[in-house]
Amino acid sequence: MPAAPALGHGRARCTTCMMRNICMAASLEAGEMARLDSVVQGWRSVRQGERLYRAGDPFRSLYAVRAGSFKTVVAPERGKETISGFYMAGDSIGMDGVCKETHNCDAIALEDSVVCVIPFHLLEALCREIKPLQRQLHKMFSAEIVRESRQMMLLGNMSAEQRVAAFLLNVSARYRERGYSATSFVLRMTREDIGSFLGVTLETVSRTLSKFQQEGLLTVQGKTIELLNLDALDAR
Amino acid sequence: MPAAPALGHGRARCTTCMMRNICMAASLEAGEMARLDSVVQGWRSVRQGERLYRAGDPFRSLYAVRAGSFKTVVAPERGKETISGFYMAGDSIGMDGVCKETHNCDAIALEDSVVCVIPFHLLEALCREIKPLQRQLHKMFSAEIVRESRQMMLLGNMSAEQRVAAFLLNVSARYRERGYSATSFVLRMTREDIGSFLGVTLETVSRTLSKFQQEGLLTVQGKTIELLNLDALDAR
DNA sequence: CGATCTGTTGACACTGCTCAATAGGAGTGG
DNA sequence: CCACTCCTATTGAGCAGTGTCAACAGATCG
Repeated sequence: MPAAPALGHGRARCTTCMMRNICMAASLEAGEMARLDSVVQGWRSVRQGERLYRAGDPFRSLYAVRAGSFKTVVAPERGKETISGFYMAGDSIGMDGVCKETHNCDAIALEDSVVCVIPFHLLEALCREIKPLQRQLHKMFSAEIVRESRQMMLLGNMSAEQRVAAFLLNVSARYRERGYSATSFVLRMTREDIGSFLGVTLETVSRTLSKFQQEGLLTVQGKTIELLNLDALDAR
Repeated sequence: MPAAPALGHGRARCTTCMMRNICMAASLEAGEMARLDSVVQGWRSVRQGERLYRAGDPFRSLYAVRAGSFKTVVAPERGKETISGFYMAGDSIGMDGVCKETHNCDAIALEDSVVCVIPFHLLEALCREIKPLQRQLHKMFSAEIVRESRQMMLLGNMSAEQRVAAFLLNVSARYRERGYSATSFVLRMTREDIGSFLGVTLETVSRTLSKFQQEGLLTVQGKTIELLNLDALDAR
């Protein structure tokens, strides 16, 4: 059956969402949050490996990750595709689509995931009424710019070891923000994904992790990581 | 004399500005453009080598480059500083400052330049009233995100030759957009700046330009470039 | 017109890529 | 539940593209 995208029709309930403090709803008062709720079209489930959207698709909505995680993949006309970001619950994706009203990358679920669908024209309308929401949206745009310029620094200047260390610390910090362990977690992406994101080969990622393990900075077992010495990683 | 920043006090006159079609005013009607004019605080001159703002400065305004050009420099706690972008007349800078209300990089004039100063809280207020302006601001944010993700692709995947070729073609296209020659121009930045932006050393930039010249793709004389074969450059 | 900054070119070293072989894990169907 | 397959990860060896260091030339600016 060529099913329509699975959309939840229950109300989004930002007010009870675990992610409300790091999501679009951050800094809104209860009444405002309810109005944001009302423009959220619903939820959409995306199975592992499925695409939430593809490069070239018309842009209509932003998506807030409610559960699960995604990677975004940019594919140039010629040349290899590259992973431009990893996103977990509480992050928003799709902002790259605004400027040409067309998505600029593929968003692929790294595990079975759920997103809130936020039609952009409704969000814009609401931002014209609710100043804190407008400010929050602008901050989210800006934060994405800053995140990317950090990544550019990483890609332009840092050694393979530094890149892997920075990546692990970044993942660690994001788990911590979300209330999970900062030192013990399971990576949802492959070595190839990590390598693509960091601008190195998957072999280099693997070797570097092994080396860090030998040096006692962490333990690796496949996708399971335990960080043993955050400071030493940071000193790379 | 510890002069206050040089602010022009004449009205900004978007309506007569050469850059109105690629700037924030793009897609506005005359009446709307006049209202944008009214929130532009004025002009500020920045001499070559001077900073428009520094990382850590409180964020208050966006800046539209009216004449001249800038580079933005990100300096991490540890490690080398990196050039994250080059901006010419018609481009806007400062959007990285919104998310933490603090500028995230230094913006340095590559030549004597003039910018329009646009206080952000006034711009936001106007965006709540003028839908096309709101949309344009969102597009500018998004375009910056897309530009950076292209740069990440370049830094992550491409060889030194490809990076230099892509850089030249990008500069070329931007001159063309602005009505200047796409094949003959003067670079305003040093080899070191280019290298930093492209994630290679200045020597590699220099060598690559020499190689392209030997192959008949272009001629170089210091900062003066003439592109002889855009297609061949693109084929790198 | 000297001092300093910027650009060019060469020689060499080293990081990280390529290619290759092997092992471990996850999912599938009998 | 096991056997099979496919995907992912690990590790090794050799090489190539860039970085590093150095010398010099050419611009630019006071």
